[in-house]
Amino acid sequence: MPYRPTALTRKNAEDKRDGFLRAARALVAADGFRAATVAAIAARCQASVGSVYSYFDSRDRLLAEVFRSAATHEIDLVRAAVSDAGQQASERLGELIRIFSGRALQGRRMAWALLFEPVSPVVEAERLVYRGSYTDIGEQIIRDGLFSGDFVPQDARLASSAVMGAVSEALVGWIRPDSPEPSAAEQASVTEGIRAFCFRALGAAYRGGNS
Amino acid sequence: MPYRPTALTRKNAEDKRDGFLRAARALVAADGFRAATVAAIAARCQASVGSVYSYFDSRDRLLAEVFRSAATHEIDLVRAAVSDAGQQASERLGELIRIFSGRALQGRRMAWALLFEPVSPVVEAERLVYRGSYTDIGEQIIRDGLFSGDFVPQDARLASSAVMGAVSEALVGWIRPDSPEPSAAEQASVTEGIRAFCFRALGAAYRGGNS
DNA sequence: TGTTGATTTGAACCGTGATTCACTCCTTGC
DNA sequence: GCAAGGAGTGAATCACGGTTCAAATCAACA
Repeated sequence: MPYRPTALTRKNAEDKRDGFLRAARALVAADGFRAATVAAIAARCQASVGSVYSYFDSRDRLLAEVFRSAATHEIDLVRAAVSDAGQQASERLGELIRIFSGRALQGRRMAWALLFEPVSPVVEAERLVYRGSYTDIGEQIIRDGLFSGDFVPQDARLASSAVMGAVSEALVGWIRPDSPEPSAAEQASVTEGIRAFCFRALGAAYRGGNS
Repeated sequence: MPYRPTALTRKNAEDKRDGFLRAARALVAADGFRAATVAAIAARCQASVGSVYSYFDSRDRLLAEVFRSAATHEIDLVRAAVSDAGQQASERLGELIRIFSGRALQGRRMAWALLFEPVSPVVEAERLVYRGSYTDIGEQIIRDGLFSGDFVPQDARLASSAVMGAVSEALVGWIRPDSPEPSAAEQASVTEGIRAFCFRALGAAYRGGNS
């Protein structure tokens, strides 16, 4: 019985798998999912096309995994920014909008890939849960705000959807691949503008710069 | 010189061309752009695949034309509903939201195709101007409302984008191809909910059922 | 070093649907 | 009737990337 399989070849294999994921992610961040062809991913790891298939069932699954990990990271950041239960609901929703918008305007390519780029149904399924997560977070905050009287009575789910839609649509013009990079002033202005819009919509007192 | 080209063969040709457009439109309305393959379009006219190409440069251009005509029709309806300059701005924006939302919830398949279905870049370009038209109409109404004091001071362009985003996102769950058909009550509820949301966002007085 | 099986390689293959084009069928004007 | 082109036909071709797989290579053990 030569070649005992289990060794630190395990570790090697995982590293390799991870390398493909990293490579794909870099390609997506640079030029979207479209650019992450199997050939390009392999090339970036100095590996062959075929070897990708010893670690992943299909390109779709690979990309879905890339999507999930990138999306999870974004969601975690937002969740962290929003988690301080001591804060007013309006404050927390303001943070949600700021972080979401700021991250998108910073990593524009990736934001576009996660939010808008046409993708295969398998990846689209991931996007659905990703968008759903944001809406869930918003919904919970709005529910809290409704309870505390920070917000005017309304359907929390609908309001959260509308907020996410308003934010996305306000941003899409700035993160579309062929759009010019917005200046810092423009970034601040769109973020604050959309925040004010949403605060009014929820019936929250809008107290200028923060809170 | 036999066969003088110009005759009422012109008329025939235009009818045929129109037939292809009609067929494509029907296919799109039933199952989206994806379903409007050249073969399907030709079959629906009892014509051959090749004949499509004597009337159109490419499938993309044909579909772009279908998109444009369907979109123009939608835009015209909204424009008409919104054109009464005597009305309050809030009233007019309410009509915009009602017509847009009502049309989408009625012709769900077509609305999904026009708003959300992944399409080729050539068709996507049409979608860009389509969405832009709605935002333009909204912007003008908001500008009027700003001038008359109906709305709270704000960036009209940003507000209009946000309104369109809020409406779209509130609707997408209901018009996605695999979603169940909403009841009349649900339709009314989502439409009114989103209208109330937008009215508050703009700082308009919300006077319940209408106006 | 030889043996065994895990791993890698990349050219060939495949599925899909748009596009082409050599051929046939018509219509018109003489 | 018949010549000259326009129009219609649909099987063959093309484009494109994902996927496969037989052969080559490599790592571990005796």
